[in-house]
Amino acid sequence: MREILNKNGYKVTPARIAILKILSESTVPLNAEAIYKKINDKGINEATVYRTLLSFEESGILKRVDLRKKSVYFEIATEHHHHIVCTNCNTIEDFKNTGIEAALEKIIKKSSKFKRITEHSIELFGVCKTCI
Amino acid sequence: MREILNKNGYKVTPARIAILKILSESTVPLNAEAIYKKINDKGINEATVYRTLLSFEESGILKRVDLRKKSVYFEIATEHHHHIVCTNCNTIEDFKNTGIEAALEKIIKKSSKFKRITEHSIELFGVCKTCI
DNA sequence: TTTTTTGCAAAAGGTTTGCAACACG
DNA sequence: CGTGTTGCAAACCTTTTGCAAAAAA
Repeated sequence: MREILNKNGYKVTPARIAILKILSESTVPLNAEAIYKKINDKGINEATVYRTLLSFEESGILKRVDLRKKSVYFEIATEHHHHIVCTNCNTIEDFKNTGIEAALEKIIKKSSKFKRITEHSIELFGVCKTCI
Repeated sequence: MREILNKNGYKVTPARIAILKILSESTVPLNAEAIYKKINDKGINEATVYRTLLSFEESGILKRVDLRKKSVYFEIATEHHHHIVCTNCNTIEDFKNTGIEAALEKIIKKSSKFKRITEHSIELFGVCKTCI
């Protein structure tokens, strides 16, 4: 925790520790509101949560996840992966790319305007087995 | 235009015609603000634009596109495709899936929680040749 | 005429910001 | 002690909503 902060030039503060802790203990991406609710007993302000998330994203500590929700979700930037989201209960399952990178190669070769893809967001949606 | 509206049980109104027209003439997805600006000389209200877009999406006339922007973008729901977005100038190039569907098949087979994927959103980001 | 649709204005929801007080190093 | 960080409250931006007036079928 402290290491991560130091390495990225951050001062170690209770808010930052708390936010990192929550996100690293979570198995699913979280939005600012969820994080805030879990730590506001520590007297940490909502604005601080938003500021910290944004800043951590810029540092590459966090990754933004598009879940077709109104608010923005974040997760610790670990190994590159994507998500399958249940449109009914919001359960999320991670998956690692299996051949998608190869498909992207083909796409970029066909592209007239782009030579290189720097990022991609692949989110799958379905109804999970429990909700069927 | 009128046909599309009738087929979906809509009354034909100037607002709906205008919104459909703009979106079908556009080569890129548009957000409510952009659409509104192009037709507010016709005295059409912003709230109407939002309401119409939402309703057209539910009818399947429009498709929502996730472009990592603050606002929501829409395009006419034609053939299934995805986008490559320039992170610098916002140029958008469409692409059709080339092997991605096959990759998705593999993923679903490995999934423990899901049996079927109903939707997927694949957006690629890069810097276009003009912006390099 | 009946039902839908729209304009208006207000409210909502999520996020950002200015500034002074505070705390880390 | 000095600079980076936070709390607070207000502002912001996009989107939604209630309601009465207007328009389509």
